[in-house]
Amino acid sequence: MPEKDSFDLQQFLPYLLNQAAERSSLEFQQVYKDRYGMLRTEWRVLFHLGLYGKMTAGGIGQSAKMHKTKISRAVHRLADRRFLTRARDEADRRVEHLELTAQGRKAYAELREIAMEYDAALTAQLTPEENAVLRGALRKLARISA
Amino acid sequence: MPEKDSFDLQQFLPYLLNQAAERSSLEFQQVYKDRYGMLRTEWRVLFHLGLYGKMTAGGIGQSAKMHKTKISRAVHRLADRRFLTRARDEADRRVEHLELTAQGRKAYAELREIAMEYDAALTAQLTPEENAVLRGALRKLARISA
DNA sequence: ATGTAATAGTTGTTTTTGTAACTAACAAGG
DNA sequence: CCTTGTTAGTTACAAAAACAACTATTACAT
Repeated sequence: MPEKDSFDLQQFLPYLLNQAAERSSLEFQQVYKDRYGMLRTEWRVLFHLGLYGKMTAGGIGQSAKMHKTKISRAVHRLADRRFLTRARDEADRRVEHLELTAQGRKAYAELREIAMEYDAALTAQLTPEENAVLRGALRKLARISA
Repeated sequence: MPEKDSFDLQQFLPYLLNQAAERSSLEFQQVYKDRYGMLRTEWRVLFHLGLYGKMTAGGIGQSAKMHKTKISRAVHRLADRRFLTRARDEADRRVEHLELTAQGRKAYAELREIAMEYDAALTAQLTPEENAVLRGALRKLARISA
């Protein structure tokens, strides 16, 4: 494939980011998909609840930068499968507090283990310097504060 | 948001990659979407043809790691809008050679300009070291050779 | 009070994607 | 030649995502 002009697609950051993100997402997706028939939206909700405890749909949306309709549907599916419970806030009856059930926590614990192993496998492909710089740079680009 | 266990979602590489990729894709997408009503699959095809000249659908698929059905549909839409022409290979009548029209090349040139500016804006958010290491690491993770 | 706006979340409809099955053309062994 | 297998690309159908319009509730200014 001869290059014809000065632009290099393989160095174009959005393109590179997508290639890397797609590859790693797809590989990790196999786990929660095969194991629990879960979608990416669903594991994201599950992980937020598993990690931070009780949250509202809106809170998850802010943190995960997911649209509220995606969350609404993911919450529905997770509730159907008894992975979480929903409780209306009595002070403000618009908001719902979501919380994992025992079953949900079990799934989370299991997936978290696998996530950590998978992350370690990715990490192992890079040098320590690359790992540190990579994560920092990604956070800047994603504008994640903490 | 108090942390409850040792796992850190904000450091989990597939998650970080997705956040960064989504953000940058979305921003750049506005350009080709607003300007040409183009989808991401379409600009990828356009960029490949603009950059490498005549290619087949299969060749683009290999390089962009896109499924052939996505390419097939993107090529259709681009052909409908007269951005590219399709020519059967006479030696092997299964393959089609795709090539940008004048109009396609014009769109490519314009989008390439914007892509370079956008890449420069992203690059400016990072230190030179971060830029070098980031791109290298992403290529490793995406398993892009060259 | 009461009309207007804002917020939390849901639902409906349209696009886009994923998956699998398909057609057409070639290749290679008997 | 014919069967069997492979490859390029398309099409059909199902799953998921995007987008807009909606309900219910609260906030807030008159």
